[in-house]
Amino acid sequence: MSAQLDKPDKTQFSEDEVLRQIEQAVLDHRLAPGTKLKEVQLADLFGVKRGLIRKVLTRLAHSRLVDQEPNRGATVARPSVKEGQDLFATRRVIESAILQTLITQVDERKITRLRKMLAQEQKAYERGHSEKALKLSVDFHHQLAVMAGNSVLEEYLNDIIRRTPLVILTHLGDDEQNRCRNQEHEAIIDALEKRDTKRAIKIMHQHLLHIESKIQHKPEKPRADLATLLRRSAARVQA
Amino acid sequence: MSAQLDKPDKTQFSEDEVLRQIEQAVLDHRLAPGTKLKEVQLADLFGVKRGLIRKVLTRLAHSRLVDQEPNRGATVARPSVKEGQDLFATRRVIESAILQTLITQVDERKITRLRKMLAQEQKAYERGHSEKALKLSVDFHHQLAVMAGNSVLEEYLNDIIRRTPLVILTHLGDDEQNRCRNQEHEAIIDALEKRDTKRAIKIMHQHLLHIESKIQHKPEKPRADLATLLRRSAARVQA
DNA sequence: TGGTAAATTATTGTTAACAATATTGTTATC
DNA sequence: GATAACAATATTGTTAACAATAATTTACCA
Repeated sequence: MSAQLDKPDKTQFSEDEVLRQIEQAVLDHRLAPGTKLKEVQLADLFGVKRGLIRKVLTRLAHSRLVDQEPNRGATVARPSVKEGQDLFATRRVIESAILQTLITQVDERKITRLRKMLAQEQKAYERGHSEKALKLSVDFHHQLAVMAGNSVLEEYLNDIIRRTPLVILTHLGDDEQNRCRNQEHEAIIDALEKRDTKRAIKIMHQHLLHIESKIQHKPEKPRADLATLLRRSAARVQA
Repeated sequence: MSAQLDKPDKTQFSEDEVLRQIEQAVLDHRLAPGTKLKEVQLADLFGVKRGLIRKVLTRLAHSRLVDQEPNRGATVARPSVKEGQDLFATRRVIESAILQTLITQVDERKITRLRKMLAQEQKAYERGHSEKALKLSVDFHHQLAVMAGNSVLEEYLNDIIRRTPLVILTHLGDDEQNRCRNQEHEAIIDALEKRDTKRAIKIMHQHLLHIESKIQHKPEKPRADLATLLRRSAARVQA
C-alpha cells in the first residue's frame, strides 16, 4: 500500500503537485476505489504538513474522486453503477459537442497533430507499454477538447476523464480490453478530416458505448454495507 | 458592503451552510463580481472561525465562483467574455441533453408539476417580486434536470447556473430584461407534452441565445487594470 | 507640492498543540 | 468461549498563536 503512489521522498511538494500526483495515480489505475487515504500517511509520503493534505483531500472530494465522511476520513471513491452510467451518458454528450465545435474549425495542421498522437499511441500499444498507451489515449480525447477551444467543455471533459477510471475499476476490473481501441481514434480523425460531423459523432458514440455497455449489463456489486454483506455467506471484499 | 449578505448574527453556521449562503448571494445578484472577500470579515459575519471560511473560499474557488490569488485573498470572480461565451455555449449543450433525456420519460404528473411551477413564477412576476421570480425561474431549469434523472448532467447544469449570474453582472449589468422570459418556459412545457424534442430544444436555444447574444456583441469592459482605467477620465467602478 | 522610504497596520498563510471521535485491544465476568 | 465494559491507541477536527506578505500611512527630503 505504501508503494502505490510514486514515492517522492525528501522532496517538497506544493499543494497542486500533491493533488496532481494523486489524480494521476487514479488515472493510471494505481489507486483502487475504496482505498483509505490517511492524512499522516500521505503527509509523510509527500514530505508535507498534514494541513496541506487536508486541503488536497477536500479538493479531491469536491471533484468526486474521494469520499469524505465526518470523523472517518477519506477514501478513494467507489462510484455507483448509476453514477457510472450517468457519467458515460454525459460523456457522449460532451464529446459530441466537442466534435461538433471542432469540425467547424479543423485544418490541416490539427489533423497532422492528431495523426502524430495516434501514431505514438499505436507504437506504445505495439511495444506493450500499456500504461503509456493508456495515458496517450486519454491525451487524444483531451486534445480534441483543447482544439475545440471551449474552456468549459474542456473542463467538463477533464472532470469526466478523471472520474472514469474509478467507474471502470469499481465495476469492470482492471482489464486491458476495457481501454480505448485506437482504430476508432483513427476513424474519428478520418471523419474530422472529411468534415463529416455525423460520422465522427457516430464513431465516438460506438467508441464509448463499447465500454459503457459492459457496465449496464453487470449487476451491482454488494455495497459496502457490512451488515447485509456478511449475513449471506461472504462475497469477496477488495479494500 | 456589510449588509450585502443576509445578516445572520449570533447563529452558528456549518461549513455547508456558509457555502450555500454565499452561493445564494451570487445567484440573487447580491454579490457583485470583483467584491473582496476578507476572511475575518466573513468569519465575524457568520459567527464562525476563520479556518472554516478559509475552507469555504477554497471550495468556492474550485467551482470558479471566486478567484483566489496567493497572499492577496479572494474576490468574487469576474469571468471573461470568452468564459461567458463558452459557458452559454455549453449550457445549450447540457440543457438540450436534458430535454432529450427527459422527453423519453415525461408523463402527466411531470407536466402538471412543471405547469404549477410556471404559474408560481408568473405570479411572482406580476406581483413585482423580481428576486423571487428570478429564483423560481432558476428552479424551473433545475427541475428539468432533476426530472431527466442524470445526476452528472444535473451537476453540470448546477455548476453553469451558479456561474451565470457573474457573467451577466460582469458583462451586462443587473438589468431586468436579462432574465428568463417565461413565455418561453411555457412553450418548452408545451413541446415536452407533445414529445416534440426538436421544438423543445429549439425554443431552449432561442431562450438562451436571447441573453447570450448581448454578451457577444458587447465589447469587453476595460479590465481592472487601475493604471489604464484611471488615465482616461474615470469610468465608474463598482467594487 | 511630489515622490520615496520607512514604519505601521491589515490580511493571509502555517503550524503545533490540543480536543473530539473512532478504532482497536484488553480484561473480567458469566 | 462469548460478551460487555473499560483502557489504550490511532485518526480526524479545531484553534490560537505566530510568521509572512501585502496595503496603507507617515515622515522626510528635494
